[in-house]
Amino acid sequence: MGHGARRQQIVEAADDLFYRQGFEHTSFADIAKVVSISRGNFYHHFKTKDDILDAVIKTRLDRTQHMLADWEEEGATPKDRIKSYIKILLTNWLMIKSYGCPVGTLCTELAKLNHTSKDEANKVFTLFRRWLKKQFSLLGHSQDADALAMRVLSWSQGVATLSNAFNDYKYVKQEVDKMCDWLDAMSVKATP
Amino acid sequence: MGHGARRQQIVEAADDLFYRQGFEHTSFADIAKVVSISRGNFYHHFKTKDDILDAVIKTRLDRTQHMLADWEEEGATPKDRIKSYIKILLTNWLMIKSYGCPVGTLCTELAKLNHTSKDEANKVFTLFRRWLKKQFSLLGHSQDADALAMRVLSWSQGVATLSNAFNDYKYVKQEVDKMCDWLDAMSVKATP
DNA sequence: GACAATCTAGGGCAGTCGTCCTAATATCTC
DNA sequence: GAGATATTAGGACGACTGCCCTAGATTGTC
Repeated sequence: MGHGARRQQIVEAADDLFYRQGFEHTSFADIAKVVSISRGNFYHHFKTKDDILDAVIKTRLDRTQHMLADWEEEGATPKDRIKSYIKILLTNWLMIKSYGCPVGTLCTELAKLNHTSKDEANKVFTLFRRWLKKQFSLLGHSQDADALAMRVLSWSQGVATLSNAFNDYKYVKQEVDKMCDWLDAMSVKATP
Repeated sequence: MGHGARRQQIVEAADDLFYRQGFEHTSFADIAKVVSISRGNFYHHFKTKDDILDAVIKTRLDRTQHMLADWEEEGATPKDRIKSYIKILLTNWLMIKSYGCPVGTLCTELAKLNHTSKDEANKVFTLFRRWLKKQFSLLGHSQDADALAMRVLSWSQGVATLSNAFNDYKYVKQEVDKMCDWLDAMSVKATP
């Protein structure tokens, strides 16, 4: 096994399990089973469980940054880019309906645990927030760009939570359409 | 101690701790400390921890039903009543910013644990949903009353989640105002 | 005051948790 | 091939978990 490959393997398994089962409910034994190593072997790669969490958050931050950069490249207009974000609700529907939004649910859990890394986890939110703000600025809404970014974030968080509770795809689809319509109506105002 | 008073005392302590720390992170020892009884004494009141959870959910359902009935009585118009719901975000701001929405966070946690009682917990959402739907029907939006109820639910859930992450009262206040404005604008359309 | 029902404290149960140690194995470097 | 380094398995640790038992205290009823 190559340099740090096993470490990355552990982080990815932990990432998945933290999302699906929650951070606290996931034990070393759970991760070990997925990666097929012994429990006692963790200490060689990570000193504590919190270290694994930090590594997980770090990769999530990296992954998010890459995803946002990709959207920046792919989307022709800011509107298209914002829609890329909105549409995760549909692309990841199968996961979200069972486990909620990976960002929101981790932040909420760490907040309740009053965990040291909760601020670090919140940074994923901040990443989206800043990126959305930038897009809204480019759309001509520089004045209330941040408020609009928060609105989109909040909207998707709400839909994710209710989608998790009610397991209703049609509802999610409707909300995504509504968000896109709202976005379209807004950009018209900005470019008269 | 009167008939079932200790039991109710345990339920109330558990309710609070489940909210602030999460269900799984709360142990018998935690509850025992609050109620000032010994750990081993629980078995006399509840067979299992899940039984306590069920009792907690039950009282939450009851409390919610009473609250909705009160709003029904106090609010002169359906619009006022819906605003009663929206304004919990401000009344409970101090709790929400630290621990999120009690309904949403419990449902999310139980979903991740794939807990037997997760459907029961979701019923609290359903209670709000039906009540809001009724109010929107009375407002003259019987056709899309349920969709509007979901929208209000989702909106508040999103704001609660972000308020928990960013700890920003001004943002919550703004969103509450926007929701009220949105509500006012909507009811105008229904009563021309 | 006698008796039954209810409630209580304290501790033991087997299991799991995160952590840490040690000894053996694999891998790399020269 | 020798020696250093990296990785591994397995198990032990103390602490905690939910759960359960028992024996004593309290309360209520006649």
